[in-house]
Amino acid sequence: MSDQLSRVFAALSDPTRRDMVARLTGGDATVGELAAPYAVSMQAVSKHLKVLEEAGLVTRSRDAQRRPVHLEAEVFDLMTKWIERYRQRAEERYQRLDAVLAELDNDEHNDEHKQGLAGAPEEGTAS
Amino acid sequence: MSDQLSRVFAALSDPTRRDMVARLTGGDATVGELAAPYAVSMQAVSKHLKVLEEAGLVTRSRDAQRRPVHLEAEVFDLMTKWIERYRQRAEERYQRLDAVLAELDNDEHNDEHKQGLAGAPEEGTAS
DNA sequence: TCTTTCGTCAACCATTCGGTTGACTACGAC
DNA sequence: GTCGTAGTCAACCGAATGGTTGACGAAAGA
Repeated sequence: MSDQLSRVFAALSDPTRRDMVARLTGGDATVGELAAPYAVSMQAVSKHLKVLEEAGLVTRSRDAQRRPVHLEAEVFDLMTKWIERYRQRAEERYQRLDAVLAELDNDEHNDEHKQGLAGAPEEGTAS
Repeated sequence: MSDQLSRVFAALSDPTRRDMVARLTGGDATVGELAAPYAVSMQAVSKHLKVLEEAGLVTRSRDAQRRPVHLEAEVFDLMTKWIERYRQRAEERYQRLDAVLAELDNDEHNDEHKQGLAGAPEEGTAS
């Protein structure tokens, strides 16, 4: 798994964890409160929380024997940035399609329409 | 895994697959072209593509014995919507924090500061 | 002190995942 | 027809995942 972006995506690939995150946008909650709606043991919920925590999506403090869970919304930015970067590129290319087609028409004598490995991929690896 | 949102997140939780998506923003590519930069077999790449395809992130056509891979950027919107929905809620709550604190001060006689199950979670389940 | 509540840790289990190798199909070229 | 190229399918393997149960720790209340 290694990098944070992978961990964040993986964490949100589980519906239960997504639901927890959703509910945490309404305010901090204890493990018991979070576990209540689901038909699974508290241990399972505890594991889910560990996954969310390791992805940096939540933090946990201490209140007597309670462990309140707090959502760290900033991590969303990591995903949003990644998504936006590549969506933009895809859309740009899509909008340039007519231009490309025209160019391809011109270049018909020159037969290398190489399109395969295009831009620099650059996996962000989080700054 | 079941729902599409889960499949999309899961698909992007792998660095290799994210890199493929990134490269596909530069234009369609064949399996061989996609496989080239990685130190894994073409079969492995084929599997990755199946995951991306089942998530709706790519589609594949037929060109003789070649199977060009095409990025479907619209699926990004699914994620973006989910993320934005809950980020907004989280930020709203954060900005309302002072108001909440004030209200909490007023409500001190009334001792139900219930915060646990707050808003309606509503797992989108893709329309 | 004893008990209850809230939560974690550890061990186990079935399933999924990312990778491999080997066999196979589909098409173009010779 | 035969060969080479592009790709998939199937079986297998080790590691990770999501769940369970059971035991334990830490703090509040009796």
